[in-house]
Amino acid sequence: MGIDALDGRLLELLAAEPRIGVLEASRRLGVARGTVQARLDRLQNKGVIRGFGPEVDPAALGYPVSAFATLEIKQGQGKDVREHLRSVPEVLELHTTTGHGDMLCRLVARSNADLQRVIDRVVGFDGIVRASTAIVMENPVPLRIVPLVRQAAKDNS
Amino acid sequence: MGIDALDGRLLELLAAEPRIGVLEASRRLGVARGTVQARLDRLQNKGVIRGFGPEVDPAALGYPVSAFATLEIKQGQGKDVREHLRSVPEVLELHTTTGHGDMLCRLVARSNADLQRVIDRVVGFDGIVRASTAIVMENPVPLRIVPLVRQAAKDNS
DNA sequence: TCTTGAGTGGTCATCCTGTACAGATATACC
DNA sequence: GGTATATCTGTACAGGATGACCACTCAAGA
Repeated sequence: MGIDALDGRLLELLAAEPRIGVLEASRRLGVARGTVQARLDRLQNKGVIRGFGPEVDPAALGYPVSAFATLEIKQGQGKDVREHLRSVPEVLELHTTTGHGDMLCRLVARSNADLQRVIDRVVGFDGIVRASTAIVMENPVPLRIVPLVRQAAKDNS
Repeated sequence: MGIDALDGRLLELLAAEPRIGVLEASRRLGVARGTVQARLDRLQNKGVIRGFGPEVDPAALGYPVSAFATLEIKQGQGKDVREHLRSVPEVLELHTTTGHGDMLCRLVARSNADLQRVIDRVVGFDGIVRASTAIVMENPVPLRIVPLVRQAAKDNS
């Protein structure tokens, strides 16, 4: 069900050097090319690998300010609020969480001043009772997956 | 400084179908192959595209439970806490935010019971004063970048 | 006007991809 | 032990993509 050691090494390798092809990967891992190909297909079919989309840096797009907003939603308004937030480009992701109709969303903005505009747009919607925003100052651990992959591979060995 | 309409369309195309090559992309966009190649190089050099690493789904690795933890840090312990959290595989990302020595981190776990173990490990560290955890129930807007790319391309046109 | 940067369309040799197949190996089950 | 299933290996092939060039055109700015 999970992944084995070879899957783990393959994922690590792809994370470190995404541009290498199947052939080069097979050389690095010391297995046949067909094996790498089969593993990759399987990992994608099982959903472990969602895809290889480009990782875009919002800062480089002109949105260097990042923030998290906790939203309190009026009962029964969840669906409308979701639609509303989906329509805001600066909302990069949205989660519903435990708590009294709470949601957590990640925002970006062009500047601190611009963040105010974004927040106004986000909370300027009827179903949102309250919002509290935390501006991101540092990102000591950027989104990562390799340590978890290592752990998962170890557990399944 | 930013990106133009062609960059935007290229990013959209890559996000939608990451596996297509430079040649196919040039066909879809109706430009010469060399143009796509040059744009891609430029986007990567400018840092707009960080890379093409595999997007791994923690749930498919056996970690279906996701949560956000807000941590309050003892003054002056920031560095140690960062190191501590970096050593926990289940910590997928970590941000320092505005607030009284606050941090926000994203966790995953194998189950709700396992989440307790992860939280214990996360907060079982001297520099952490308090922690409040919100378990993710739904993810109405998964991490996305296309709407922001569209916005950025429109602003620079 | 001159210069510069960018896009175009073309060519080249090299390399990689997807696919297929037969044989070897391993594992679990009866 | 015998057997079925799955996986890995090595190999082969045709088609296509890649990176690197080049000369030419075009538009914008100095």
